[in-house]
Amino acid sequence: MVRTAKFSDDAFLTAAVGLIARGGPQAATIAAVARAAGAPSGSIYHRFPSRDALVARAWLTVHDGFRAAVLPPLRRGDAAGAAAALVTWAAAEPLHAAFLLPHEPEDLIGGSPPDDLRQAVAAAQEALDAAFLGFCRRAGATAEKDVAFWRHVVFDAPVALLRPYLRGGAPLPPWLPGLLPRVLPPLPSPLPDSLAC
Amino acid sequence: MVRTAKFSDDAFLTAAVGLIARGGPQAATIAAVARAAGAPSGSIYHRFPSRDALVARAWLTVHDGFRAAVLPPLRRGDAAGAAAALVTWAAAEPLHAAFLLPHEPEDLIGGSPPDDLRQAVAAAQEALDAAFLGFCRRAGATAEKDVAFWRHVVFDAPVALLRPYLRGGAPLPPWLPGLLPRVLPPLPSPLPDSLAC
DNA sequence: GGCATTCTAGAATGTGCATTCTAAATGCCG
DNA sequence: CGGCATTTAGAATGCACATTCTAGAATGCC
Repeated sequence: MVRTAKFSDDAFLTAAVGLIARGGPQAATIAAVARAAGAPSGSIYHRFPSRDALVARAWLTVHDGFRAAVLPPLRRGDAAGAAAALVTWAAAEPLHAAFLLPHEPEDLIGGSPPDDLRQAVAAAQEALDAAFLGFCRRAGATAEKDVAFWRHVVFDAPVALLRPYLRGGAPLPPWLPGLLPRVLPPLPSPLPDSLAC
Repeated sequence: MVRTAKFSDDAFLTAAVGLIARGGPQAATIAAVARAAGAPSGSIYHRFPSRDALVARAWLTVHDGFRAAVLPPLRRGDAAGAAAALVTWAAAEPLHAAFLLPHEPEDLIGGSPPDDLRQAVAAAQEALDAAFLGFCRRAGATAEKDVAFWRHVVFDAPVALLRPYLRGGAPLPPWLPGLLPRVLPPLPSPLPDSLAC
């Protein structure tokens, strides 16, 4: 190291997450990220090989936090707990939630991130999906239709509940977490511990 | 009229809907719409003043069909019926559903459609929202939280159920409509006819 | 202090796309 | 048949943005 960096990787990642949370994927232009971080646009390319790489790394960071919140209850076989954990995480990290939840990865990350990042994103998705499918298997849901039911309960219903309030990354209404149990269908009680993973 | 038109408005509107249904908002470039319709790109501008105007008119057309499906049960005070009608409409018109449901109008239509179209879009949204709020009032839901509950039941839960299958505009799995009652929370029975609108 | 290295700073380049422009073709009206 | 408004057809333009390039500045090591 010869010259100390004035801007950190994190400054750009945080700026990109905030811009996308507030303005959608196309709000994170290189110029906008640089402006938000107070840096010249060229500096970003000393840290990230491309815009796609920047956004992919931001996605990985945010998704890590999301997974850490949702995986434990899922592994315990507690679907309602996983749904609740998703909402709690979103309330605690509204910007992260507004970045991650309303967008498919392919809408955020363009066609050509570097191969290692593309694989890391796929691996992160598969890790979560594997845990979810493991839960389904232990819950006796094997038919496609039953897996779809649980996917809705654990992921899609909570995200749908949050969605109208995620735009802009504003704080969520305080009553929102309390609404989750009311919108979920009746569920069998959590699996016994013997089926935890 | 002196020369007969070889391409109709509808050809371009249909092409735009199909492209967005299959590839998202940014798939409907002027060149792509023209190619899909078999026309030169310039011809589009004899029909539509701008890309935003084209997409806005497509949105209005599709939204009309959507509203026609959902409004009657909503006016009858039948929330579960409205949710079911939404899913039935999506199954009957998968391309329209994949165009309309996963995207906010502002994600489809850029910043500057002509004023009349902007107002028409707002009016269409308000017509549906007014009917929905009327339903809420008659159902005794006045608190913001209660309105959010019904919005989830009528719109967000069905859309969330469809969402994973909408990408690409492929036909929906035949068992999907049957899953809707299983994912909705228990609801009070439909309002008596005396409260219909 | 001189120097290699890595950074900041922002201008230059190239690409993709919406929009506009020019030319040629078409078919109804008189 | 000939005039002409309207359309096809596609090339030219302009803009926004990702990426690259050039210049200069900072810092640790000798």
